[in-house]
Amino acid sequence: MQTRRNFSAKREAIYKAIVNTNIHPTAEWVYDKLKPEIPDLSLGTVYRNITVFKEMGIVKSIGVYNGQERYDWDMSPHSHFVCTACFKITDIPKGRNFVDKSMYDFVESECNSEVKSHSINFFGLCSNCRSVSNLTTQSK
Amino acid sequence: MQTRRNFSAKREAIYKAIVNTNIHPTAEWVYDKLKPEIPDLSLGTVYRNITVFKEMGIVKSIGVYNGQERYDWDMSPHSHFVCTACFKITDIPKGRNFVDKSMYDFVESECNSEVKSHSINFFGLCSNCRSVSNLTTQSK
DNA sequence: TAAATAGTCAGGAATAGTTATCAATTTGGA
DNA sequence: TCCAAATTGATAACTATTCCTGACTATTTA
Repeated sequence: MQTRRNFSAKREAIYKAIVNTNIHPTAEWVYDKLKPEIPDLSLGTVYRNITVFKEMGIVKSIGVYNGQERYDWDMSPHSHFVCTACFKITDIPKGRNFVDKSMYDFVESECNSEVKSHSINFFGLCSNCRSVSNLTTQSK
Repeated sequence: MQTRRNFSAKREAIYKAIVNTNIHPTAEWVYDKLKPEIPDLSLGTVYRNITVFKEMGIVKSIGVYNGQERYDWDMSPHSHFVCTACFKITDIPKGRNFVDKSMYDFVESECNSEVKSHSINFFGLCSNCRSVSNLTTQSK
């Protein structure tokens, strides 16, 4: 009988660290977070396990920002807001369909392709960075 | 009198290489393309000049795919289709507004942020990679 | 014209994020 | 218990990008 393979303790910890945050972390953030409680954790293990999660379809990449890949445990379709100053990434509440099936059809026919997914990102300043830029009065 | 500063020969060549293609090239592609005609060109020069173009607002980054940043000379808002097999990037013809101002308002109020731009990407297999995957009959 | 100065440019070294290698250890099943 | 497969830490390797430093070019001054 095919038994479900359990996660190793470290794999479990890495997965939980990702699931228990909504900051869309980097691999390094996960490493830094777990290192105190798991002193013999190595950064390579974090990268290796994130790759495993992606292959399993329980974690996805939402892009590279500021040189580091960001991950998301929420596999349901939703959009993100990316702050271009501090690179904080915020989920945009669902309930608004920016893109529907007819747009997939449009892209498929225009590009003669097979569309499987899409992503929508909004860029700008988060509330925090906005007030900072107000303080400094720099019209960047 | 403030005269318009001309591009250096190399800067000019780099810019022309980007403008004269619609493949949304990487820095390395530009380097490989120009190297035969400009033997003493260095890859660092390509990166540096692309940064200049971005600051001037005549070239933009459209994201990092397969570990390499992709650039676009077309500054007008439009979406892209990205092949997840060969990473070919195709412009999606304009004339379809996926996102309008009301959506910016929605995101701004939901995230308490200041939205300045957005990007929409569609992912899937391009016509070429689609036929390849048909041949191998792999239901990957 | 020549010297002094300032600004621009480019090659190559250095850096940072990520991946690959490998020996050692752990795990799960028979 | 035994074995094969999976997992791991340490570290080297790799690759995209940035930084450093010297060379070059234009400008100013006399």
